[in-house]
Amino acid sequence: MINELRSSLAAGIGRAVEHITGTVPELVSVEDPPRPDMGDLACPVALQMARKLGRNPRQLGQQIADHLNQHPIAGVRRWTIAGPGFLNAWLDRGAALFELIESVRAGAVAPKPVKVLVEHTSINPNKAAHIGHLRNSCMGDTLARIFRHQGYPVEVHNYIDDTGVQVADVVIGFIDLRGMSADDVRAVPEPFDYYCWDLYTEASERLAHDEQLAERRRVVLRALEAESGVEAEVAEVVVDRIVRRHVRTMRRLGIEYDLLVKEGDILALDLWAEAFERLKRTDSVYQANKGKHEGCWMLHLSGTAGFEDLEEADKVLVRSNGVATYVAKDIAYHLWKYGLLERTFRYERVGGIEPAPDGHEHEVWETTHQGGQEQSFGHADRAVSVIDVRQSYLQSIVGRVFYLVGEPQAGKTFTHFSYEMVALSPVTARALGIPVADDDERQFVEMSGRRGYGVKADDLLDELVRRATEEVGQRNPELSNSERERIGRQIAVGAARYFLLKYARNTVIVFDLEAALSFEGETGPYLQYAAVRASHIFNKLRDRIDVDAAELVGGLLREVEDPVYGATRAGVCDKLANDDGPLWNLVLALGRLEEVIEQAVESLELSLLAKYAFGLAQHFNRFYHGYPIVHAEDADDRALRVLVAYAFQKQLATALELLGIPLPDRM
RNA sequence: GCGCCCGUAGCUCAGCUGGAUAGAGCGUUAGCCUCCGGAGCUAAAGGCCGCAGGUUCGACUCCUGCCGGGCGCACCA
Repeated sequence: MINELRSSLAAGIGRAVEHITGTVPELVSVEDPPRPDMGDLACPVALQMARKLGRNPRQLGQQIADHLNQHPIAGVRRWTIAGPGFLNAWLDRGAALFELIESVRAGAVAPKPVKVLVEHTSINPNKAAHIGHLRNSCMGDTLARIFRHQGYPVEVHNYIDDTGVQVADVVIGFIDLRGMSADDVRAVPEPFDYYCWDLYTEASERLAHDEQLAERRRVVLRALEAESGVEAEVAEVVVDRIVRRHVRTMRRLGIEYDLLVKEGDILALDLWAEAFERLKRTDSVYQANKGKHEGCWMLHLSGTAGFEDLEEADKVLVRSNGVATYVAKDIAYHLWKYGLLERTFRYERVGGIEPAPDGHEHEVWETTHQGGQEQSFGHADRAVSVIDVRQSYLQSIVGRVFYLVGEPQAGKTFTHFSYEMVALSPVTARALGIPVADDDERQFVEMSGRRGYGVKADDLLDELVRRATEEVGQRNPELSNSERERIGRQIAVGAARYFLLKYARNTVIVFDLEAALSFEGETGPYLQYAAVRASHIFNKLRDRIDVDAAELVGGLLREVEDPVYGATRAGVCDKLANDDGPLWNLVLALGRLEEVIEQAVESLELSLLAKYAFGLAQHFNRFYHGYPIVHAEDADDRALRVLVAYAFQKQLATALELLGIPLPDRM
C-alpha cells in the first residue's frame, strides 16, 4: 500500500515543484518521518531545491504545501511544512485503511517467467551441522520463500562436496584409526553425524602431527575421485548417512531442498571435462611449465578487473597430479546451473529421510551417475549462492568465468549472497568446554569443525524444544503431552529462525546460548505470541458476542448501509481519523509489508523483514493494551479495531511464513 | 604487505539512496492482572556514534589519515 502511495506522492510533488519553480527536481524521495507527530510521510525536496535555486527552503516548502493543499493528491488529506523545510503529508486515513484491507485480501501474485535457483546449506558431509550452518540454511530458505512469494519459480539446491578433504579425513578416521569396514560404518548407531563430529576432530588432530597419515590422505583423496577401494565405499556410506542427517535437521526447521548436487557426479559425468574444454577455448587457461605451479592448469586472472591487487591472482584449476580443485568443479556446476553445458546429471529420489514432525514430506532428489533418470533441473535465469563471506574470493572467480566464456547474462544474474560467520561468545565457549584463557581479550571464539568447537544445530533445537514444551505445559496444563510438544516445537523453530535472521548479514553473530534460548523481548516467540493473541480475539468475538470477523470485514468493504453488527464505513473512518496514536501507527506500519519484502530481497538484507515483523508485533501489542475489541462499547470503534486486528493477522502471517516461523494456534 | 568487513547505551544489535530531538532488545529501577492470556504493557536511568581532519545549509551516514578488532589472499574447501 505505502509503496504505491510513495510513488504517486513523489510524482505529484514533482509536478508541484515544477509548477512553482519551473524546474523539475532530480529526485523526490518520500520518506518516513522520524516521529509520528510529524506526519505520515515526509519529503525533503524543498531543502534540496532551495539550495539549487538560492531560495529560502522554509518559504519554498510553504509554497509547495499551499499548492498541494489547493490541488490535492489522492490519498493525502493535508500538507504541512516543518523544521528546516520538510514537507509533511497527512494521509486520508480511512482511504488508507480500506486500501490496506483490500490489498491484504488480494490473492497471489502472477507467476513470473524467471527461474531462480537458490543454493544454500552446502555443508561438508562429514559431521553434524552446527549453528553457523544453520544461519546459512535459514537465510537461504527465507530467500527462496521470498522469491516464491513474488511469483518466481524457485529451485533449491544443496551442494554436497563428497570428494573433498574433509570427507577423506573422516574416512581415514574410520579405516585407519578405528579399523572399521564399510559394513561397520553402516552399523554405527545414530546419531551418526554426532559420531563423525568427534571422529573428525580426532582424525584432524592425528593428521596434523602424523606425516604418514597425511600422506595417506592424498591416497584416499585420489581413491574417492576414482571411486576405488574400500575408501570410496566408506566415503559413500559416510556421505549418504551424513547428508540424510543434515536434511533431517533442516527439515525440523521447515527447510527443504529440491536437489542435492554431488560434486563426484560433476566429475563422473564429465561436466568438469566439458567445462574445462570450454575454458581452454578461451585464452584464460594455461598449463604452467615452471615455478611453483609447474604442471598445473591455471585460470588467468592477474591484472584483470577486480583481481589486479593480488600478487598471484592466477588460480589452480587442475593440480599437477591431474585432480581438479574445488573451484574447478564449482565452475562446472555453475555453468550447468544456467544450462550452459551439453552434459547433465542423472537423478534419483532421496530415500530414508524421516518426514517432518508435522508429517509434511517434500520430494528431495539427488544427482547420480549410475542409473537414475532424467529430470528438468537447472536451466536457471538467475542463480543465488548462499555462502559465507570467507569464500568471497572464490565466488568472485566463479562470477568472472561467466564473462570469460562469453556468458555476460549469466554473469550479471549470478549472485553470491555473502554473510558473516557465527562465532561463540566467550561465556558460551567456556560452557562447551572450549578452552578460553581468562586474560583472553577476544570478543568471540570462532567455531571450528576441525577442532570440534561449536554448538550443534540439533542440540540447540533439542534444548529449545525442551524449554518451550515445558513452558507451554505450565501455561496450558489441560493440554496433552503430545500437544505440548507439538507447540513446543513450533516455538523452538520460531526462536531459532528469528535469532539467526535478525542480524544484518555482514554482522558476525556472537552466539550466546542464553540469548538464543530466550523467548522474551526481540525473539521469535514474541512474534508468535502477538499472532496468537490476534487469533484469540477472533475466537472470542465469535464465541462471546457472535461477531464473525470475515463477515464484518466483507460488509464494511461493500459499504453496507445497515450492517449486521451496527457499524458503518463512515463511522469507522471517523473513528480512525480521530485516533491519537497506537492504532493509526499500526495501520501505517501494516501498509509497508510489500515494500519491506522488496527491499529485503533487493538488498539481500533479510534482517529488514525480521526487524519489520518484530516492529509490527510491537505496534500490535501497544494497540492490544490500549484498545479493547471484544469489550468495545461503540460499534464503530469495535469494527475499526476488528479491521485493524484482521489486517495485522494477515500481514504478520505473511511475514512469519517468509521467515519460516510457524504460527501456533495457541501457546 | 594487499583486499574486504566491523568499532553506536553496561551487554547484544538497528539506524533506509546524507536530513528534523540517534532507536530496539537484554540487564537495572519503579509501576500495571475485578478488564480480549503478563512469553505482555507503561515509565525512568543509561550516548564526545573509536580518534582527528575534510566535503556540505546539514554527517552515525560520504572522503582522507590514524587507533583497535575480524576475515580473506593454498596444488583445503
